[in-house]
Amino acid sequence: MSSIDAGPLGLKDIAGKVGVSTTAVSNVLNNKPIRIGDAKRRLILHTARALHYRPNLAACSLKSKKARAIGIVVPDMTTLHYPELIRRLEVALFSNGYQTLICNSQDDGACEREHLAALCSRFVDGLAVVPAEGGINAPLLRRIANSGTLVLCVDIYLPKERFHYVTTDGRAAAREGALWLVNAGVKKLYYLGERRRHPVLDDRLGGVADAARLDPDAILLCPPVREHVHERLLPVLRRLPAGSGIFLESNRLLPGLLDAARDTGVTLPGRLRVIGFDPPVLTIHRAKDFSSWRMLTGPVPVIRQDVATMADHAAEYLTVTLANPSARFVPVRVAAELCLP
Amino acid sequence: MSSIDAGPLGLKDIAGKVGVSTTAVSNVLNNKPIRIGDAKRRLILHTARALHYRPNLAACSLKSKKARAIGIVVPDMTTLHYPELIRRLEVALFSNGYQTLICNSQDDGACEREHLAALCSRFVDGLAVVPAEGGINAPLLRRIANSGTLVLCVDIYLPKERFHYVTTDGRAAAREGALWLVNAGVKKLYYLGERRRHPVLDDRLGGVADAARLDPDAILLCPPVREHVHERLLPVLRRLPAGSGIFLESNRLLPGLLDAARDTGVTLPGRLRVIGFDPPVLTIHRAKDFSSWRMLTGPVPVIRQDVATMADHAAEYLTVTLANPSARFVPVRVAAELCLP
DNA sequence: CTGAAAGCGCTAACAA
DNA sequence: TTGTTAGCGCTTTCAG
Repeated sequence: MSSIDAGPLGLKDIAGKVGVSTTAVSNVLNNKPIRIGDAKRRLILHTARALHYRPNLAACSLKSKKARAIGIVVPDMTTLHYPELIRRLEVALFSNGYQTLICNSQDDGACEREHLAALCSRFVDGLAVVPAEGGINAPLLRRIANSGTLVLCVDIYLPKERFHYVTTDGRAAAREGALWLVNAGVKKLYYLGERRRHPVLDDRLGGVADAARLDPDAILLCPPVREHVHERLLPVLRRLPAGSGIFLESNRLLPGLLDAARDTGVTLPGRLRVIGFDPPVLTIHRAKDFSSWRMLTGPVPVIRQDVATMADHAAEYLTVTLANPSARFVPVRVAAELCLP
Repeated sequence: MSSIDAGPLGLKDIAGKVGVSTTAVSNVLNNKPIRIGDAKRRLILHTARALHYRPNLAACSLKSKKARAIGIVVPDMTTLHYPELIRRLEVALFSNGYQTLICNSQDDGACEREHLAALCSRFVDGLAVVPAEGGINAPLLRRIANSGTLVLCVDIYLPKERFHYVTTDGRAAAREGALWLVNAGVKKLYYLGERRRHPVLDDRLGGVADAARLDPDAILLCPPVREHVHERLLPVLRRLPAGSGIFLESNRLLPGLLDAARDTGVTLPGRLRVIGFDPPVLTIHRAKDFSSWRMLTGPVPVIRQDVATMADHAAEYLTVTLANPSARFVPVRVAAELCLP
């Protein structure tokens, strides 16, 4: 019998039914500290519930310039650890009364700008952004922040900018990972990363360099595309010193590595120890893929970013700061987990 | 020098600058077919752009009861083919001027109700829903649809309900998959599925039964949890007839199957042919996992739902119907792709 | 052709 | 303690 929608009933419908003013109803429903007859208060609450009253959020936003909504902007919600991160954020925010507008910037500055503009049009209260192209829109984000919208950088941080951020302590994690390789007996260490750099990726590179000698010729950069990785690594794997190890900036580089391993007969982790960030994605239906995966002859440690904690921090920062703008937070670098066999 | 936000400027700011009424500006910006001096029109357009005018969507919604937003509700945006489906939907909708509110119902009716209510509060123009608990909230969805919000079922359909839907032709795909097993020489066919049934899953079961003999004792149902699957399958794999094959309702059942295979020494696809729906997720860092994966000795065909086409259909249905409510669409069952080696 | 004015549902300042 | 009222920014009649 419930009827959540039935001809969008409004504040004044309740007011009418109960016999009070809309103000009274508004005050009660928002439990403002305004004294009102306890009987009436109860009655209002009751009828509102019975009628399944739902405030018209458009009207609320118009009046208050707050939308009870948060925009999330990521390059691609299907990659890396983003799906899990976003899901946790959504759940946490919703339980705090915020709805979530999720946007894919495709890691493209112009696209990100459009999304940001649209979100501002909607008066989102806050933004959780993984800035595209390593922060190309920082000036815009700064303006948005100045205009009163809370801006939080997630996953990535922008040095020299004053945005609050929640990220992984990538340097420490990379150091730990590299150390693991060294302790496993690796003498010659390679680093495979993306060509396009930004601080978070440089942290990883830096962390590895902290822990082990990294010859300049052992730093291999290329676009994170399977074929490119494959090609890039072939010559390296062909003349692989004994006791080699490779650090993957992200495990989305793994398929290409395995392709090259297949073509050169290098088994992992037997002949080449390996460790990398983020959940690897393996498909099992293509014979070609399969023959690559077969080069994996044992478990491979993975550096798993702690998305749960990151999402918690992000949600807490947003909700608490929005409720109480004078709250102070310090940027967060969450420790990653080294998943060993 | 752009300033997308600077003290939310409004229609009247432009009107003031140009020296016309807000009406004129509004009409021009929405290119209403209202005749207006061509010089003024140009000037208005120009200043609006120069000032980076953005309409206040809250005000628009309030007036029009339309939000230029679509709600997407899925059980869990990280599982199965949902990440890709949602991403494509988001991209397609945004390019049509709609923003996207993504919600995780956690496959829980009460949670879904909350999300739906919140979305309605916001006057979303349409909903793309993967109904939780197999459609427990159908009555609510019906009411929402009656109240004028476009409701589309995605992935799942609800028989007896009149919602438009976009789904996979699961019956045909399952039939094809089962046929493939039969042609590969499978004599004894097993079906492994979830305990909780709904039409989409029953279609898959039906499709398999269409193509091959499926003894009642060969239909294995259990919760889609790795440990349960493991346990459920142990006795079966222990006494596995020669020429066996197993159809997985979803490849998220695969890890459990492989665990059981490891414990019983059954190799796949050597001793047990296998095929299943949806992208499998394999982790590689746990020794335990790894020993399970090692039971996979060759590529395994996968039934890949065509999320691109589904998303296209869904986005088209929503945008076209919203633009032109008299448009007529027929529910869609998209063919899945059998990914063979 | 163009502009003034009403009002969407809600909140907050002000009267009573 | 309560009710009346004036907008929030926009669209949309309806006069001019």
